[in-house]
Amino acid sequence: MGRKPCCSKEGLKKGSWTKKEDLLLTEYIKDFGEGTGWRSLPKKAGLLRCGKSCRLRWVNYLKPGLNRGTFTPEEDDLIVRLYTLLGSRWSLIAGRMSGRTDNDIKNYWNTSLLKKLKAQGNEPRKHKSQAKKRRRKKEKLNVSSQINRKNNDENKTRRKKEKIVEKHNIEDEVAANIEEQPHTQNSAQAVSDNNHNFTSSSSNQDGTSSATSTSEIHSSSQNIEDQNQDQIFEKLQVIDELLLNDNFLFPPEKYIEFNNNENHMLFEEIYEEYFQLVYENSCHF
DNA sequence: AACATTGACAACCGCGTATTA
DNA sequence: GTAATACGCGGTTGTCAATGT
Repeated sequence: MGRKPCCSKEGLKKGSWTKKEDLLLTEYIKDFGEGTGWRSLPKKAGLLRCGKSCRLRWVNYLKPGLNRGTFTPEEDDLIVRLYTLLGSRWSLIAGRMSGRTDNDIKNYWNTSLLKKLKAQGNEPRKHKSQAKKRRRKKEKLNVSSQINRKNNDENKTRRKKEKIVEKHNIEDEVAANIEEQPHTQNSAQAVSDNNHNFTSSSSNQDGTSSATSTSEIHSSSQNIEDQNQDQIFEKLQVIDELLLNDNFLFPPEKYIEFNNNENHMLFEEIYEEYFQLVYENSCHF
C-alpha cells in the first residue's frame, strides 16, 4: 500500500550549496529536465542533498530566467498592490512578476519593503497568516472525532461543488453585466490613491469584513455584515482561478460589486486594480 | 582593532494538499 | 477507499558581509 518508503535524511548535507553542487544539479536538470521527480534526483545527480533542498536551490537560484537584480520602484509598487489584494500569498504574487521567485519577494518584503512602507506611514494592513489559518483548521480537526473527520471530507466535497457553481455564477453574472455597466474611469488609481483601502476601508470596527458577488447583490438585499475576511479571500481566489484559466477571457468592464455595512465600495475597483496589475505585469496572458 | 548590530538573502522546517500504490 | 509518500507553500532561522560604536 502506498508509495515506496521515503529515503532517510541521515548522511545528507545541509547548509550552503557549493559551486560543484550547483553544477551537478544544473547539469542533471539540463540533461533530464525538472519533471523526473525531486525525490530521486539527488541520487541520480550524485548529490548528497534531499530532493526538497535540490528543488529549492533550483527554483530560487539556478533556474534560468531569474531576475536577481535589485527591485525597481515599479516592482515595489506592484508588490505592495498585490500584497494588499492577496496577502502573503507569495507564490501568487511571484507568478505575476516576471523572473522573481516567491522566496525573493518574501525576503525583500520582510527585510526592506515593509520597513520602507512603515517609514512612509504606508504600512499595509496585515493579512491573516496562512500558517495560522492552517493551524486553526488543524486544531478543529484534532477535536473532531473520526465521524466528524468524515463529515469534514464530505463538506469539503460539497464546498468544492459549491465553489464550482459559484465560479460559474460569477462568470455568468459578470458576463451579463458587461454591457449594462459603464467602465469606471481611474478606479484603479482611486484604489491606489487610498493606498490599501481595500483591506482597510472594508474592515469593520471589530475587524470583520464583508463581501458578496454580483449574483447575491442583484438577487437579494441580504445582510452580509457577518461575512468575514476569509470569504473575501475566497472570492479573490475564485477571481484568481478565473484569471488563470486560459479559456476564460476577462474584459476589463466586468465587475463584481463589493459591499459592507460602513460604506459601499464597488468590488469593481478592486477587481479593476487587480486586473490592471495582471495586464501590465503578468506573464500569464 | 575589536566587538556589536543590522541588512540581505539562502536555506530549512512544518504543514496542507495532491498523487500514488 | 485508504494510507503512505511527494510536492509546494509560507514562516522562520541561519549565515555572512557591511556598517556602526
